[in-house]
Amino acid sequence: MKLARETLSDADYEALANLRYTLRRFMDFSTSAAQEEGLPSQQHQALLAIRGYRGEEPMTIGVLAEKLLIAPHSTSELVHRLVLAGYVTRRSDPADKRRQTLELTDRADDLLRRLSAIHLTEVRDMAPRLIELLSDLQKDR
Amino acid sequence: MKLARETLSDADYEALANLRYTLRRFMDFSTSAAQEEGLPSQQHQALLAIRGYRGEEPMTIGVLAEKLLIAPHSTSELVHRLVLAGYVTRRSDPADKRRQTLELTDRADDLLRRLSAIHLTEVRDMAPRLIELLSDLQKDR
DNA sequence: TGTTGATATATCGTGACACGATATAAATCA
DNA sequence: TGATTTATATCGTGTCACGATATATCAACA
Repeated sequence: MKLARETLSDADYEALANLRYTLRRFMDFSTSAAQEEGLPSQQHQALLAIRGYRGEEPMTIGVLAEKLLIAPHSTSELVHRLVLAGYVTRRSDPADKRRQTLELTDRADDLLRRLSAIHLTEVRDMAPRLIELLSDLQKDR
Repeated sequence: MKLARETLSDADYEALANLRYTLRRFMDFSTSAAQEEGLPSQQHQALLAIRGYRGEEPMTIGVLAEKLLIAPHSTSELVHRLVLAGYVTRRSDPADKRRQTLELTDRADDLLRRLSAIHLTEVRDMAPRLIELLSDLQKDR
């Protein structure tokens, strides 16, 4: 079993704080970009999770909950908001009527394409800095 | 000026979704760890930002706001909760009485040491996977 | 020096979102 | 078939950030 050191250096705290700061800047960029399109950040992440999903099973509330790491009943509420906003269609799965299969609307697809394009650019911009921070944290000082 | 491609491949969406999923898992780990200590995640991040700060200026509400990427008045509320919980002391800066200088209490320092130790372990565990995802996204396909 | 504008922080009302507790319907199993 | 599990939904609650606004202090300058 791997033991955590008892003492942490100032540099350790600084490195962790810098990592968080970098992650926050990305999240802040992302949230702002989505807000400019009138889309709350969680709804954006839900759309991306649906669009980027490559599983065997159909995309359902339960699968989405796993991807978003939130409870199924919270996902149900989130999907409800997405359906109201016209971004997702929800249909009872004939193979298992308890399940609701989810699909993006054309409008959501357009919106997500725009957002994903600028996100790709931003990620590529941020990646080198983030990789360096992570590499530094790998070292045991 | 750099143009975003008009079309995005399924693989692009998948890569972005996977990146988000990895980041969410880290945030979920972090939030859970803090919650187990009875500390809301934002308060944890505030403590880390204060502890990891290496600036010339003293740590104040305004500086903390910059680090957390939230508005100063939101930071004021957050610090208020931290003071109530006994994690931070707030003092009027003699050099500029508008400013409030912030310091961690011993209790916060202990708590943050425990949390940071397990975070270091978790970051080191997550880093290789994250670096790979980021490297993949660097490629223009 | 007194006035004016900028800066730093605080307060209050509002909205998004996740959760716990609970409910219902459908599937599965004994 | 009855009991249990699974999938989703609903309702009330708490956290947290924000916009609008307020107050105190500092800075610039006529």
